[in-house]
Amino acid sequence: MSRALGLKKGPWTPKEDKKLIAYVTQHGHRNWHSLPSRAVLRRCGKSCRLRWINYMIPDIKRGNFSSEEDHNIIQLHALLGNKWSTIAALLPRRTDNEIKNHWNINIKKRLIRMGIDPTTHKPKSNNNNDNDNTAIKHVSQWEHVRLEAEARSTMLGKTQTKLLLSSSSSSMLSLTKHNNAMYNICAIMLANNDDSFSSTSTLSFSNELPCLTNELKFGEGLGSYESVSNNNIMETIAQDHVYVSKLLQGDDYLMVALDAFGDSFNGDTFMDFNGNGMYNFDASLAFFE
DNA sequence: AAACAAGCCAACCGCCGAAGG
DNA sequence: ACCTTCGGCGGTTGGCTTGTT
Repeated sequence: MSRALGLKKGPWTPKEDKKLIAYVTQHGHRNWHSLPSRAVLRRCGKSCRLRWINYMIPDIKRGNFSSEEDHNIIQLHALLGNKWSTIAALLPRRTDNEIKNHWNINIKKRLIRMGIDPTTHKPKSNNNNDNDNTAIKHVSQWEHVRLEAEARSTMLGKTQTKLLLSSSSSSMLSLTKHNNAMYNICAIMLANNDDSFSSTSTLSFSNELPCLTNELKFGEGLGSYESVSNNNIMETIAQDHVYVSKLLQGDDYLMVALDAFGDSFNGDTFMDFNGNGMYNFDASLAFFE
């Protein structure tokens, strides 16, 4: 189709970039399909969109990833799987394409070298039977969290309604994105409470989530979620950790949640593989100082 | 210096879901 | 209810760069 219309493919020239920037800056990009003809570009709308998103958006960050970014990507991938757009939304100024490339080229290989399965985020075993189902598992786990968050949102009414309910709509975010990630992870943990909220629902509810305000901050590297004001976060999480420890065996949701923080769970300790070698530490101490 | 391999990344492709007619 | 269009996503690839023999 594109060839039939004489549309250009391949790398963008500086001239084309200029045209695209000039047009989008002046008119916005409400309709990518019609943009090429309006901007006098021999490209398809998709190509223009991709070029804009990945390279033209102002303030976009290019170049090497920091070790902190690497670690955050690993944590988020453990939780979300190959949801690159969602991961990108949680990493300021990085694009999904760049994160995806970085994962495939660098992080994935590094994990493999370290004997970690990049898909499951667990030490590699000889049994590969689980691998086929892992991607599906990630999706269902995330979907479970999303539904859980939505249900909670409804349950909690108007006081806490703006959660990360959509993986792609950043406009819904009112809290910081990092806080939403944290919130969802808490939702995973609490979803495993035995107390049922509704007899007709497959979801289960505990009394309440940790107070989700801007007191939660995502800081530097592992164990960086911290409580910085007087609320029940630390207490709740500390309790959850004890509670979690009891539930861990065979509990996939918790494994994912814990993987997202500690990368791999082994008994009562977490093993970190953030590139500085492997070591053990206590989860509660590591996460919340 | 040349040939080949591996690494890397920008861009394309195909699919899916939402929106609108 | 069905069809079409469009935006968005994740997987994949083509080609350039860098490293190795």
